[in-house]
Amino acid sequence: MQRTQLDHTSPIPLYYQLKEIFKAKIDRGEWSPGQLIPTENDLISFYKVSRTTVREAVNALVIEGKLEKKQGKGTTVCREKMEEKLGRLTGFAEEMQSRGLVPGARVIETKEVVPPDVVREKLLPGNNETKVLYIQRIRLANEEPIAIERSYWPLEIGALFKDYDLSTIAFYSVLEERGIRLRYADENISAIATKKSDAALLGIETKIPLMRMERISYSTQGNPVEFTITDYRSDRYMYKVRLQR
Amino acid sequence: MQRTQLDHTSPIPLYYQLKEIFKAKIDRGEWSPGQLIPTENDLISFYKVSRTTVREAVNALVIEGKLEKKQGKGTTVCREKMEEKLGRLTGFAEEMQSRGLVPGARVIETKEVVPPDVVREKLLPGNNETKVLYIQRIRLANEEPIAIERSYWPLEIGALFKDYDLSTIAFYSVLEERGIRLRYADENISAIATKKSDAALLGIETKIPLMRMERISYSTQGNPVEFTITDYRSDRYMYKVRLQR
DNA sequence: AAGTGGTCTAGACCACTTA
DNA sequence: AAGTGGTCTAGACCACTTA
Repeated sequence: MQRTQLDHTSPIPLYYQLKEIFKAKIDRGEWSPGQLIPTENDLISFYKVSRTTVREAVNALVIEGKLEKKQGKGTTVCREKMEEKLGRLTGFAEEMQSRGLVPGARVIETKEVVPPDVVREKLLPGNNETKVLYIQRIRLANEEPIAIERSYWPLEIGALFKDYDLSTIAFYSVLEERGIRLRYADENISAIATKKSDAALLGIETKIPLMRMERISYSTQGNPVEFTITDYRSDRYMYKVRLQR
Repeated sequence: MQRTQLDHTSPIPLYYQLKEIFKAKIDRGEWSPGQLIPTENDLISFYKVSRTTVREAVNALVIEGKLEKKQGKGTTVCREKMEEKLGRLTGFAEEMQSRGLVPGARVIETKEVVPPDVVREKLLPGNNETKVLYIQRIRLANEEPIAIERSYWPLEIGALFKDYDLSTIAFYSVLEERGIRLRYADENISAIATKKSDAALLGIETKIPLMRMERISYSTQGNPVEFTITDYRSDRYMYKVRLQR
């Protein structure tokens, strides 16, 4: 086919032209998934280029995950790869909904407090004596207790919540409505033994440990927005994350 | 320096040896961030290798994000990106080193097994009766037991490990040496109660729960490479991750 | 034994940057 | 004009897979 030939007069590198030709063949299905593509020697003589050029084109597609090479066997077209859903920053409600569960909350306590040192350091770097808003809730999925959530918010952030029902509020949605957009959050995850009081709140036995998630969220301006400690029952909850190499 | 010279008799490719030498120079700060490294011609005459070999080594580090090339100007060491440190796919050894600890391992058991259904489904989708390599180790940080690691590998992957000491091996480095590059891993994290036998292996009391991390890693071709369950003592280990909104 | 991709050499001409 | 990395050639020997 004329249109799949190389243009030696073009300023576009030959290996790049070749790579695009190969990619088109894959997309059109001319080279189909699982099938062996022509050998390096075939490609060299057909396109009249050197081995280096063929290998540069093929290797670029290997890095893109479209081709797979096996020494001694040959090069095959990769079977389609699974979708990549990344570890996104979401709230409890959003997460439960994505798992097909109905999220809920039962409020235990709300008050302004002088935060523990470890919280103040992260949430109010610089400031010393300021109070913060403290909210303790039981988080529910399909009416069942799943976690104990203790969150700390700078007062100017907490003020945004005062017109909302804390048993149904989705904090992150309220923040976005008010123009505070989250950029990222750092999380520390560990396991802890279950205290009798927490076991009672969750309706479990103390022999079931808790998974503790500490989260500090930052706005797009780089300011800390929230410090939250959530203790999940390990018999009902698993934390999922995808890591990139 | 003698130890940074190439071994032409080794079965390890020259470009890979060169890449490791360059990486060490970057880590030691001999080549510092923002600084130009020697030109291709300098490297060719110093190491007595061809241009192809130098370029293969340098390009591998460009892909890893450690070096940056600019036509006409030269090649520089990338300035460190803070955000890349968290949420990256790393092995235990790499992670402990980044925390300033000396990683180690004590091998408990190695054998070929028919994997549990849950492992087979993930590691060998499609296949039914195949065996896999099973390795159980105690992971150490500064000689202290930190976790129990149980890993399953397809036999063709496991075969790559047979010339290595399992008490010092860094699996991911070996895979990369053999041309298997990891793209991402899915992890499930939960808390579990500590069994007496596991408490004994780790030298802790059963009242300290374990943090369980299940990891499935995938290669750039999209094939499952590893299924590993690691149970960490919760009094010595915390899992850190950064989430993006 | 034959065929595959993996590694490596020595050399050439080019585009881009800086002096 | 001189120096940098970018592209490309022709060839060699090797390790691995399959017949």
